[in-house]
Amino acid sequence: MKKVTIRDVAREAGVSVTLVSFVMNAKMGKDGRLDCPVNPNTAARVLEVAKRLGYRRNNAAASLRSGKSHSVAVIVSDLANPFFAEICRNIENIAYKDGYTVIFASSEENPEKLAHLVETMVGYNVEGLIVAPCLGGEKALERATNIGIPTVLIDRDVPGDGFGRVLVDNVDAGVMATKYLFHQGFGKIEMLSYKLGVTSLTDREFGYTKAMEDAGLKNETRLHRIDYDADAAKRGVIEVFRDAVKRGTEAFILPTKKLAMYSFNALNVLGLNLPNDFSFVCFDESDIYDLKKPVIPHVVQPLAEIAEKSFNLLQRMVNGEVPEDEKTVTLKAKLVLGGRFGVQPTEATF
Amino acid sequence: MKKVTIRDVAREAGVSVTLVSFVMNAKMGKDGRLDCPVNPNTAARVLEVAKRLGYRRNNAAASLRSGKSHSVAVIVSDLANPFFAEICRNIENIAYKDGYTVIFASSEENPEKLAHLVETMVGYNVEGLIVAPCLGGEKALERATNIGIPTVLIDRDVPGDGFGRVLVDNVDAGVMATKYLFHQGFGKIEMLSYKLGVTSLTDREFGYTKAMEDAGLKNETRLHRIDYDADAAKRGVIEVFRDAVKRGTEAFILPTKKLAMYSFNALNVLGLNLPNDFSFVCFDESDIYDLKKPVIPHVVQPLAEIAEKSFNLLQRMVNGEVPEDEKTVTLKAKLVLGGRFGVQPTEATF
DNA sequence: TTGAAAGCGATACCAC
DNA sequence: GTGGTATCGCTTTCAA
Repeated sequence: MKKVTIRDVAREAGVSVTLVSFVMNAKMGKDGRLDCPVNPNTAARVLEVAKRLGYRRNNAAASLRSGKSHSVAVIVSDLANPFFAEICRNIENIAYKDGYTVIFASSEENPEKLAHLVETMVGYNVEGLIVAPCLGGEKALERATNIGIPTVLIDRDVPGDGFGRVLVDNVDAGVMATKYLFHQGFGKIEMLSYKLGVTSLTDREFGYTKAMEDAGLKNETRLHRIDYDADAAKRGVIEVFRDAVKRGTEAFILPTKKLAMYSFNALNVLGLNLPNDFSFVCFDESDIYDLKKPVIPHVVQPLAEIAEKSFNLLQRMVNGEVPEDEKTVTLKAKLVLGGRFGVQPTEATF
Repeated sequence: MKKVTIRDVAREAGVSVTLVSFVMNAKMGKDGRLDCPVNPNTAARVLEVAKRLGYRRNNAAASLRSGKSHSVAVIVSDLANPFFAEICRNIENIAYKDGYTVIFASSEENPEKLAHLVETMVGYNVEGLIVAPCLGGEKALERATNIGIPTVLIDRDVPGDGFGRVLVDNVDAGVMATKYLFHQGFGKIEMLSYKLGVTSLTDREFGYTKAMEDAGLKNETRLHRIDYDADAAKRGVIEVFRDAVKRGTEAFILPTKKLAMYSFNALNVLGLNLPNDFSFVCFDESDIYDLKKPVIPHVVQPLAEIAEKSFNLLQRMVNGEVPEDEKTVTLKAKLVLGGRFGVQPTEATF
């Protein structure tokens, strides 16, 4: 109930506060011994007393004095988005093993909220930031860098010098989806996309058109850019599918989960079904992809790897130097296939 | 780059640190004036200087001195579980508006990790805890309460005195699902469940059996408890459906999302389909539920409300008293229906 | 309205 | 190995 301080422990153990501090911060050496300049017997006594008294370090005090907070902040656009949630969970996990605490927050795609969050996090003395920036967020992030807080960008890129980056190669993802369909024997492949101009999408589009071109299928290339607005999109997708039947289209690439949902809806409406009328390659994760066996092929990003690389990169930026040419990490997306005959779906690259 | 302290601001503005502290902590009155015992002119000058120098409060110092951290911790079993992710996002949002910082963590259903996390959070001087406890987690949570850290339980209950609780009425949810099917004209209703003995499930089971009994359908009541192991469950569910066809079953209640997934799989395998062969009432959220129009009826928990109530309850526990009889909040689940004719699905209660 | 000064609890630096 | 003590930056009496 009452708070036990380092002083109480020192008095009770008959040693100085310095000793107690040493002991409490000592890490285990590989031999199981504490690696600190303290007599093992003294250390043991201190440990015993600390435990008996129920001592717990006051991190605020430690942080104030040492200037280190042992915490990092992760700011994504939406914590509830499964994509980000999974990354967050992994980052939290890795950080936890390292004795770090993570503070999460959602910017809600709002640059002002992002700016405010950065201020808040700075106020908490976080040692670094991992951010999935929203449009127009570069100002806020530059501020963090200027203050001297290392920042790692994930998922999306914004211009700026000091940032670390862990990004996924979306051009390659687009190429991969297309090539997979070639391997299945399809040539009449189309892509649905948005009018939006975000790089993750345009990169996937570019991958698709490039792969088609390289395969000599430039004339078959059909990239449909529909409205982002949900209702308009839904209608637009239905139109595309209606025409696609007449056109003899064999396969579609659906570069976001939502586009895939609209497409399933369109199939429903038009009385079409998946293996018979078209083949799909989707993106991200959905229960629907997993429903069929084999699963509907879908491109996933390496979430655990994004988490791991971004935290590691941040750590290295925090203590000491990361050479400029190692500040950007590019990861490859994977294609999930299979899951028939009792075998789990597996990841592949093309 | 260099850190600006309250002292620097005081010196530059020609006032004492006390004044600066007052000004920096003043809240806006409703008239737009700062409500602190400081001359408005002085205050304005201080504000101006603070801004010019780029002053930011050192929260570690403030927290050390005042004993308040303006932060709470949320510990769930898995941050990436959409159910928890959504709750977390909402809590973070509410807390943020209140000037609070939230630290999230996953216990991974591991009581030891939970205990460790509680220690960590305590070390961070969090003012309170919101926890979805794992089995065997009560020890760790009692510790928090003993130390004097208010704790609110969500989603699952564990025994213990001091806790606040925000729980969902799962018996009612089971009743509601059953009654809805009555309204649709079905009487031969069965439920799939696990052998597991967690209260959220057993409560739903109880609601189902009770509703059936009350309707004089005791003889039609069929509660299938299958193995929790994924492979066994998958096979078990297929068996149930195969027999159900012979039996003339009209509807199924599927009290978890996973059971719903197994059921969809079984339909696939057996060549059955949803409106024709059976009716379903599912639980939680899935893309699959939304695919059909009208959507597959599903019972959802009021996630935003759980977030709001739990944070509010915690706040009230932190400052001052919450009468013992207000320490438990029970919320009602809702049934999601509709979504046809261009109308969005809506929530209903039965 | 304003200011001086006493800590909050740990770490870091220096002596021994 | 061990101990004394000056901070870290802020809030909070208490006086003026």
